[in-house]
Amino acid sequence: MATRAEYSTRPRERIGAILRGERRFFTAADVHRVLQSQDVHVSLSTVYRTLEHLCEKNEATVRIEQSGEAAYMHCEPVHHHHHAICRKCGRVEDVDCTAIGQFAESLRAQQGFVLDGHSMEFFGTCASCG
Amino acid sequence: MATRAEYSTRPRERIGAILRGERRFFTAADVHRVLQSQDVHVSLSTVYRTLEHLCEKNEATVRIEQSGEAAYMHCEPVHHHHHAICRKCGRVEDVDCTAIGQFAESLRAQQGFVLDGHSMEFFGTCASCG
DNA sequence: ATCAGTGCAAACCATTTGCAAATTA
DNA sequence: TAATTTGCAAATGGTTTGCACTGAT
Repeated sequence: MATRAEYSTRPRERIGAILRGERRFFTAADVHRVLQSQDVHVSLSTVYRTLEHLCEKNEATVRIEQSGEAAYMHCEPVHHHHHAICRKCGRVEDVDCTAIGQFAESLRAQQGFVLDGHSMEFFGTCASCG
Repeated sequence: MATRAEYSTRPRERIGAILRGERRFFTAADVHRVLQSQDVHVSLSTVYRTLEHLCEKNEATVRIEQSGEAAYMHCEPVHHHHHAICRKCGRVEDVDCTAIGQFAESLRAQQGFVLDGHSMEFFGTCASCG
């Protein structure tokens, strides 16, 4: 099976650097705005394609905001975890959920519901904003 | 403060009945499709406006799907809880989370993050689909 | 020389809105 | 009749796509 070649380009380097720069979620428009402020001209389409590309390479995660907009964050391929998002600065901290196993058990015992997936997000104020 | 009057109309009755009929999430298009299958002509705009209206009256909740589409479910104004969504039939069961208090405590102790909100969703197979 | 990546403009799609006509109270 | 609700069509806004061109290997 042919694995397609990967070109290293300016837009990709720039966008990757932006995501790696801050541990928070960026919408495509956010990224585009940052690029413009750096006088780097990259089309919005390319921003979308690059963000999607990063997700496929497991270098970013998506989150759908309440508005329906997609927001991307740089993300190392670590173990299963969740995010605590600071309402003030937007910074994201990882939270693990080792307790889910027990929870799944009681859910099945009590409601007969067999858990096979979950998504959780936490909001509040991070240590440096508190 | 003037509370505006509320008219009871055919579209509203029909849409309310559809939501109350099944404990699952419906997109506006879903509702519109059901209406059509019942030979009830209601415009998509009215469907959107009515769903929004139900949310304002706290008779429905919204959920943003992965695609970014909004989906609505009939929902009684109960205490804070979460949803367990069956991947097979889409039926939704309520799950409460009394353990969040302790969790918040440990999150603050360990990471200095002060929790003031969270969202969780669970996926799996419900008892009748199992 | 190839093939991947980009820009641009147009296409898409869910959702919203303006406004005149229809309905409810 | 006065106020609300609806339908329709047009506008929005985020995201995707077709295609010719640019750039990387």
